[in-house]
Amino acid sequence: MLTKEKTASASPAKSLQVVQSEVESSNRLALSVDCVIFGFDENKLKVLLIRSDLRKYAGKWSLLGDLVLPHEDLDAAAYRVLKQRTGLNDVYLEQVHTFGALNRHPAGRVVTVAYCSLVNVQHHKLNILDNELHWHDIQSVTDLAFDHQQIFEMCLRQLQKRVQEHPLGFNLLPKKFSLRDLQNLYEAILNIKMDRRNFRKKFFSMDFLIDLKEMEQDVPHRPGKLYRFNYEKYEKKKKTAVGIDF
Amino acid sequence: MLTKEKTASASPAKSLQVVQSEVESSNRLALSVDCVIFGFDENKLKVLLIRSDLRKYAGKWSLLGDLVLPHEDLDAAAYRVLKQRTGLNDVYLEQVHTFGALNRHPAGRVVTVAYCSLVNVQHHKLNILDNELHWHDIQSVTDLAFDHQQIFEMCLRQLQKRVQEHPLGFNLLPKKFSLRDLQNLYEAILNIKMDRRNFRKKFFSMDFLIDLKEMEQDVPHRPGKLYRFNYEKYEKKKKTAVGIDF
DNA sequence: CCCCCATTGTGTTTATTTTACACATTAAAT
DNA sequence: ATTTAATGTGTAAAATAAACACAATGGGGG
Repeated sequence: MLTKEKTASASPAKSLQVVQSEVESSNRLALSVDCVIFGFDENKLKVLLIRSDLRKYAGKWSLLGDLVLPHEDLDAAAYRVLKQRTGLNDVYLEQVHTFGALNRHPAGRVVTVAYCSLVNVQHHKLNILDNELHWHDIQSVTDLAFDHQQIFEMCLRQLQKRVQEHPLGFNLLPKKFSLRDLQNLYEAILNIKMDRRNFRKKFFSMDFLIDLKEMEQDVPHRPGKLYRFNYEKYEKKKKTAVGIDF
Repeated sequence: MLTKEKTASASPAKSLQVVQSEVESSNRLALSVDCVIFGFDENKLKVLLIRSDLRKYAGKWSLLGDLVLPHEDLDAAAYRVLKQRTGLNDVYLEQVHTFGALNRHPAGRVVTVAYCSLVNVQHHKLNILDNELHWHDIQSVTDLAFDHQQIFEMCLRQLQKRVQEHPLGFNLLPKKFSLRDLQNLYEAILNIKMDRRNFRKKFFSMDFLIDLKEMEQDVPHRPGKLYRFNYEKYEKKKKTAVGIDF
């Protein structure tokens, strides 16, 4: 068993057969992780998808996932999938929800733990060698394989909520960014328009942006200042607010 | 396997042996649910715990859980545990997080899905027949068996957050309650004191409370009005607020 | 070199929400 | 009738959020 599952992780394209032998023959249970990997490029929120390797879902896109190895922590499995697919190490990763509907996988009982991940698209563009692995505009994501549409939507909603409570968004931006970049990011994630002046005021008043004394380059208009996020300062004074707000 | 797991669910006290045979012999994986069941009584927030049946954790308290059956949905398993232990059917139940540390269960690899549940203590007081099943003041909960302390704390934090965003608290109260009851509940969950007048104003302005035109009975002072929560009205105009707030 | 363009950078006013705070009212108990 | 321990109510001040307009900058084109 152990060997087979390791094989599965080494060559994900074969995972169906492994799952089948693992699960179907004996009412047994398999555990997987699926990562909803978000990126931000050309002012659009993107998600990384791979072509499904199951005949049942031929042509459909699916999330990046793999079986959890017998002696592997859940988070470690998610990090492994991420590393395999993007080459990235230090990425934001958060468990979101576990999906265990009986019929969610055609090969048998596979319970999957969904993770939401945020990566900087610039940092790993070169690692997407596989032709069947692509960034998709989130607006265009429909009809994914398995229950992945449901998983994707839950992770997106979670991201939308989280990004308003914690400064996660910076994980999607390059280290240096302009306030316009930041606003574009929020508008893309939340799918709304915001007032530029109030947005600015909001972020400056939080006092977590460090002015890098640099300017944007190669823009066909007045260049904006560049900033980086002050994680240290944020860590020191995290929110502890209480207030009822249905 | 199937038979053994069914046995486990019927007599939870034997679950260790089952898990052991299920997991230890063959690097196999077991999946369980654990419920953090909250109640509210005597103006204190309570959690329902059972004495651990494992020698390793002799004397310690643990959450209510069980293995997920082979053909059972995750939520269904959590509902089953709840029904078994409290006799209650229609209770608030929400998945919170999945815990899969390698060493979390002494018998082998047991991944557990944690659920948070809110019940009305009045409605099922009589079902706690088992002597080893008790409501504990949340302040006094320390050193639970397994990783249950960690699970409990995560569920409590989640409850504290959720209760400020959605009207979950009403699940912990009787159908008829006074505003003082409601405030006591919030103060117990959030572990803070609130201004009585502002609390009142807040809830009245939301306009989700229905005045029952009844008064408290048997209080040694001016009795307060009784209300019930208007779930229908709330459902119609749920929150869709956006706003950045680190 | 000058003008045009697109976008940045900035401040004020108004409305809304939150906080702080005090006194009259009620029913039960004595 | 008085005491007691709560309930019920309003207002002013402070903080936050929303709406809104114009000057400044650098690039591009003539």
